[in-house]
Amino acid sequence: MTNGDIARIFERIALILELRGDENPFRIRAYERAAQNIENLSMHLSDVYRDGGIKELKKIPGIGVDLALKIEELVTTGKLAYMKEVENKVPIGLLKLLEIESLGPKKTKFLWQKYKVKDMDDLVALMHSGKLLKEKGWGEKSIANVLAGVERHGRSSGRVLLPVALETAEELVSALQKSKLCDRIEIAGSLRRRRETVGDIDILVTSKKPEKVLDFFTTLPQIENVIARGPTKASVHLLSGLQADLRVLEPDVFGAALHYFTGSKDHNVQIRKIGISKGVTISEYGVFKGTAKAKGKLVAAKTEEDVFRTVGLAYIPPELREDRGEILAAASGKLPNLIEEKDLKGDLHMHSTFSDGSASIEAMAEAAKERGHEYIAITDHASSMGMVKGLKTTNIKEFLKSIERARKKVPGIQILAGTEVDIGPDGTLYLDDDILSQLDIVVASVHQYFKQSREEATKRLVKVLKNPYVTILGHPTGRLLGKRDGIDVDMEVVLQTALQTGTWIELNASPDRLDLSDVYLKRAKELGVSIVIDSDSHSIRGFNYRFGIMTARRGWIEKEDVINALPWKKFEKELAKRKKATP
DNA sequence: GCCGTTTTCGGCCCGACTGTTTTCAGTCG
Repeated sequence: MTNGDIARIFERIALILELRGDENPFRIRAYERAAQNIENLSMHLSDVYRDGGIKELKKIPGIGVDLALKIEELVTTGKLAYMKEVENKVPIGLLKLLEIESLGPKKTKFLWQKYKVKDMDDLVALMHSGKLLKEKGWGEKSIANVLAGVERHGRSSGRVLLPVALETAEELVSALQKSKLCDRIEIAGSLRRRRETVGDIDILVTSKKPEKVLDFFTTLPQIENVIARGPTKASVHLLSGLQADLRVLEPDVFGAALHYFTGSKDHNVQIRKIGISKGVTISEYGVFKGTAKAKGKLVAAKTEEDVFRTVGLAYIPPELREDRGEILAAASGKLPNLIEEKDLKGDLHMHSTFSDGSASIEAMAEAAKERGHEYIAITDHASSMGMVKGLKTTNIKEFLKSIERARKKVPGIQILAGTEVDIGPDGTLYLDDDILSQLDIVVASVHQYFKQSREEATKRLVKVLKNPYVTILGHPTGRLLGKRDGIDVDMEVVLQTALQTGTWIELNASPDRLDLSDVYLKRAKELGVSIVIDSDSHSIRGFNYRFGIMTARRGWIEKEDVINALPWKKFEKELAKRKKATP
């Protein structure tokens, strides 16, 4: 029973309660909030419970006695009686209907109770039957919208990966820039917070000609259809399957709106609460004296800094606004100074033609030098998989000679000899210690056996970390975003072990990996585990750190936490310290 | 169902837009 499993169960309960409709809406929110907070947790709930029982569970925000007891039941029995109880009251197919655009809980409940709609097929049949037209609130357009929603639901999967969403959004921004109709253009929402996956694109602009901007936006060639269009706001479906919202704002309130629409929702709620305690109301239109009802004088709105200042907080970077402790940190002057791409001085994981890369060692070194790196490690694969060429016991001399040649041919950058060695199912490595001992950098990575139990997988990684020849644990979970879940592992144990053994943990910046993820990076930082941010480049164009840096920033990472942010001289000392620890 | 720098009870964010309807409920973010 993972945190994700438990979060999904709570989300499901929230949906069912919402469909029943006779519930206290705040109970529903409580389940949603609990689910969200559980997703943001770096510790496994089962471990929290094992070590501290109900008392520790209750320390998690959004978890009180009742939900703590439900978590206890889930981690000890794997089931939840309450879940079964509520599930029996609502047809399971109805939950899917809530995913359809324009169908919310009220309408779904009505269709279920009056017309016995239980699933998608029933829904479509009813929409086509014409029976609904006599019902209050159901006209031709409502029905057409539901049918369009069903069709859309069938062909798009909802959230898309950050790199895809960002590229699409930047295209829209660039089109708006070229129109010359806007004075200011900013991306907001989860995209600005750089979440791993993005549900839709939010763009905020200021303009002297709001009508013209909205005309321009709603007729862009990237657009499939317009969902809504008012005097200040438009929503559209893009051909790419994403939804995009554009809002035109007054320059005087741009900061308040940018803060509001950047979210996250939980962050905003917390900020608003502090506002209330200080006698101000905060909305997308600004910070006002007094309560929401008796709207008083506008005290701040122009910039986000102004908004934060009125609640006594320092400016919080968007990547941190997830209600994961950033507000407390801002109040006590303990916000991290987040890492930037320019801080990286080296890269310790990349491939050459010696294994599956497309460029020679020299070419990779030249490209890295061009990028401004002071040092790199060439870490070609060492794998038992037949089709992967690379380091073997038989060709280590040849590899070391190639590195030596490259050092002479490409001066001005330090080239380290390394490998990315496969981890066997029991934690033994594909290369023996006497081979590993001849290399400067050993990255050990999981490439096979993804379906192990958590116990097995944890034991496996602990053994790797305790191997004194391993410098770095590469892409620790092995996940491929949107394609494959990583291994199920007790990351708390892995990070604690890495701390003991001094092993560095990789944040693999490859856009389809971003592994470790933000939540675990934050935990690694808290513990004091050293992080390495690598490109895992397979070509001279592969030195892409953009999304890795975004992930690192979401994990509160500063340059002081990152080994390869050290300049060469200092890095060399750190590496020597690591080597000294080996027998 | 959670939570406490006015509270252990009484709050819990709120505005834009649509569709259908003459004043508003539902959805969405």
